[in-house]
Amino acid sequence: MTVIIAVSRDLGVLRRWNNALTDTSHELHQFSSEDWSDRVPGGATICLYDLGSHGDADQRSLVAALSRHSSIRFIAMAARPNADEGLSLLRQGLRGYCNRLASAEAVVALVSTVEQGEIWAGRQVTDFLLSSSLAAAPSATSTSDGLLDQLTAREKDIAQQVAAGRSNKVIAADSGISERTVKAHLNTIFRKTGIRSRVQLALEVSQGGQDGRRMSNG
Amino acid sequence: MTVIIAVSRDLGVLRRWNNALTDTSHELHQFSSEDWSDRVPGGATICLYDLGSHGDADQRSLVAALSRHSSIRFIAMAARPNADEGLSLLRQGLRGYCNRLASAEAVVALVSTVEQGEIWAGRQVTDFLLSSSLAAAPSATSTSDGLLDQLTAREKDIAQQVAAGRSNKVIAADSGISERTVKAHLNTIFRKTGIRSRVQLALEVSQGGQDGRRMSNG
DNA sequence: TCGGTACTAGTACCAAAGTACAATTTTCCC
DNA sequence: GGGAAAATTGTACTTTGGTACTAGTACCGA
Repeated sequence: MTVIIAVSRDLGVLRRWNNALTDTSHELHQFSSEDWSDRVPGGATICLYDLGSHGDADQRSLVAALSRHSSIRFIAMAARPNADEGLSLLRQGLRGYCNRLASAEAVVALVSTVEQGEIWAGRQVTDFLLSSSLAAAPSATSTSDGLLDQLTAREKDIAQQVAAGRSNKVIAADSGISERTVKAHLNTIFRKTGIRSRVQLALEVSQGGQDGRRMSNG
Repeated sequence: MTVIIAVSRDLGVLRRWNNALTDTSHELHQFSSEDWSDRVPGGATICLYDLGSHGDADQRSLVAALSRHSSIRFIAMAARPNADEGLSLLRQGLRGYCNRLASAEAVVALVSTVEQGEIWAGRQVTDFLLSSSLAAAPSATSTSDGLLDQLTAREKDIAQQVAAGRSNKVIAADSGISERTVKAHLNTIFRKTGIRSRVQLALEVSQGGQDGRRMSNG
């Protein structure tokens, strides 16, 4: 029975975390206020912390908590995960970093991972680290689009059009191919990347370039 | 039911993986020889690959398999995990890297993580990356909302969940409301903002803070 | 030449998204 | 209490998205 602290001002977020973790062997203590830090339940080993949308304020509170409660492993759930924020926090001792609206399965895997002493950096941070680190690489590709570099030119094209909010029909018309073919490409993209819907694809594509560190040449 | 391929010359390793995964919804196909690559079961999405102790040979086989089976996500289980090997493989498309003797809990979490499209870099690699990567620039303070401030609290909540890539059904279940209500909220959001699809909404919400164009702290 | 991959596309089918009528209840303010 | 906005849900419908299964052409490397 692992004792987990959940901190968020958003009651919906707390409920979702609770839903995700209740049927497993976890004891969840929910806090929606600032004073959780003074009333930490005994035996707590993990803290799910909602970074919310308040920018620096929540981040500073978290950093303070990281040093104050050194025996607790903190997992930050970000409204908009990005490599800068994640890296900064992970360097200061954070053990997990991911989207605050992650699926129930993801939350369970995440908590389990951190329980075992591993670090969950999340996709944004991991992609960034892998593509930016200088070490080891023999030669090969020094430029990287993250998720997109496993795609063919046509697939990238389709992915970018999806990320512009276009429908399959419009993409087909503009590209001079049938709607069926657009679907075929999308299917390949999903299979290759593990992405499961066009919304997720759109987000990946539009955020992949935003960290500003990737050289995206198609 | 996820179809998983397990490749190892070590029968003990195969048995441990099997024990770890059998009670979950996984279908494990075990291979102890080299010819697994020609007899991949249909529907396989994940491959647990034992790097063994043969150094380069197994590693080369794995790299070959990575490019050959681009639709399968490979997890390498190393005898002696180290940052160089892990980094090299992860850059070539590997999705998970950890110790071959990982605990059952770790294997379950690992597989679950990779299933969801995340990358499991493992302790050694993550630590190395975190300590070696360049200092991150301070993140642009996330202002917020923009389009969203004309929405009610509930509508913002729904909008943010859409921007996390969730389906109406999942949003409904997690929020404790019916799918119909989710659609109603989405309809109101579309009407208020002029947005016409969930993809566009997701993009607006996720990019609203990053352009730095919008202010308004909500 | 053989085999793999990319690109194309058809039909069919099912799931998800979105709209169009509607209605009821809750919350909050005057 | 009255009224307005918000939140909820229903049935039914159309459109879009996504999968399954299949298959032809073209290119490229072994």
